[in-house]
Amino acid sequence: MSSHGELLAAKIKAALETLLAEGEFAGLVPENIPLERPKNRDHGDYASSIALQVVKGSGKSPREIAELLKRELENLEEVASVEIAGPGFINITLDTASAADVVRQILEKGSSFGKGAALAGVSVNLEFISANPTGPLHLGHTRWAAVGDSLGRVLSASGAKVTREFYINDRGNQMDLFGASVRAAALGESIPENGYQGGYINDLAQAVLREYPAITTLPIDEQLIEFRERAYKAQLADQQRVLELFGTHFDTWFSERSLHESGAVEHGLDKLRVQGHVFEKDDATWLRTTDFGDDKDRVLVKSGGALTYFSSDTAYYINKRERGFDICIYMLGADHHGYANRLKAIAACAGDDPEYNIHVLIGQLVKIMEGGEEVKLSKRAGTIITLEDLIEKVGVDAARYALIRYPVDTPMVLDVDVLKKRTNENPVYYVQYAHARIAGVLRNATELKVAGALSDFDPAVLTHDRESELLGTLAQFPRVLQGAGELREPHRVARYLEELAGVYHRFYADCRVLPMGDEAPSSIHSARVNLCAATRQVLANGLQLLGVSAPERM
RNA sequence: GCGCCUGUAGCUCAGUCGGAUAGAGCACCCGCCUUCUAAGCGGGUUGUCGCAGGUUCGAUUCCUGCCAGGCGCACCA
Repeated sequence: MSSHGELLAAKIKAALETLLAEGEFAGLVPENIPLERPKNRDHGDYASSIALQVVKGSGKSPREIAELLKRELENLEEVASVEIAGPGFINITLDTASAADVVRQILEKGSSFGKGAALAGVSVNLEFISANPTGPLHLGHTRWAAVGDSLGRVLSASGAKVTREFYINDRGNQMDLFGASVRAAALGESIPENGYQGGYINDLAQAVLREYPAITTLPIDEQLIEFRERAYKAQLADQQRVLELFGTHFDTWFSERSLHESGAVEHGLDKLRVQGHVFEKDDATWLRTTDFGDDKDRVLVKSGGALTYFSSDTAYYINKRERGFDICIYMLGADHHGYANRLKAIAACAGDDPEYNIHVLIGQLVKIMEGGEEVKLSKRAGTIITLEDLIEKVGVDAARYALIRYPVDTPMVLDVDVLKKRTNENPVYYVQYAHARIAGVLRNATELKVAGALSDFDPAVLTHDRESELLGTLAQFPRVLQGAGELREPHRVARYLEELAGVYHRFYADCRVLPMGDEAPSSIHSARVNLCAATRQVLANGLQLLGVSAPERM
């Protein structure tokens, strides 16, 4: 919450305690004082419904209590006026100069304005995408590529130490099938049953042949291994290349194989045994996840002695915790939502708090429209849309922004035709345009020699309705950012930026920033230039959190 | 059958801690560029917030049931 909000909430709380002590009324003071930025400008800069809440058993009416609080609040230097409305809402209007102080704060803090410390000292492991290295990243991965990256930025801005991690599923039958498919393509043989196909398999096959022409002379089992390993390496490198192109950087690429090779799986099993949730049945080894809300127990070691994929999951979680992560965030697609409970159960079985140490986000699926109809994805028919295709079609900024601006539990439709448009239908441009527009004004201000230094800033002259609206919106940024971090919802940042851009555009339409003609620059011009600079800074800070560029010109 | 998600304007969707007249874009109509970027701004029209109960001074928001749609319920990876 902004500093004014904190100040007012604290003041109300103190006033209530005083009134209670003086016996003005009976009751309890709530821990959190409700304080909101009213939607309606007539309701002031801040509004509180506190009087309606403490009224029960107090022996007074809400309006009477509001009246008592009003007297206290009016004494504050930062407060211009206090009105009581309706059943007992307290509407507070800030003093102009005080409201404009946010401009000074923004310009002094610069790119760090908005950041908080709610997660200071907390180490977070953010795992997302985690695709098989058996093909290009496709539409199903794009949502997390954007949202996961942005969430990482948002959590960092709340003070957390964030590690973005990509779990490479490089072990198991699928890898062998992948290798065999590439080999078959290289030799012109038919693809094995349920194997991988598509142009990229042929490309990989040709690449392997170029790299190692003698591969076909090896014994067949060695060939299969060589094809698998070389194709794996090439495909992984391709995923990494595309993600960097998309602006999504991972700190750790964690191989499932390495988990087995390092003995982490055995170690994980030992740890779970110690915790007492492992049992043997039907010649297999199980984890009793039903102790913690899963709908059935899960097999760790199959009756033949082979390890299940689930055993990797458990070992991986334990490994993460032993690497020092306090919170492990998993971002899964809706088609894997059944995993949420068992992942939480893993944490509980390992002796952790599933409400704190592990957090599973479920993202609903993304559909894509082009030419007015849904593009049906089918690997068999070869109509897979890759992340790279999407970037080529609409660009990184439009793609990232569109993917981030919706909450992940909403199924979303990406309309390629809309994302190519440069209109309000495509909000990324609306926000970026506001930034570019301000950048232009600031360039002109320098040319016209308008005093734009903070020392020339007189906050008291910003009295226009559009100005106070803009000031109020700017002041909300830290709170929005905090909420986005707490709720793991980066879309809130995008929605806020749209609102801020709208407020700025309206300000711009109504308030002339620079001197006209041969008019001499005055304090109002300086104040507005500073207001513009502050707005530009907040737009830039927000766009940075989304991984979207903030252009100087458009 | 069980579980998760969704249901808000004609369309696509916002709406954390319950608040005062439920918002935005698109679509439709009408205005605004001889001075700071019109990728913009203003005005007009649009709602049983899926349905029914409950809690509350107050419910789109919380609880229960129902209806509709999406997705899952492996000793697969």
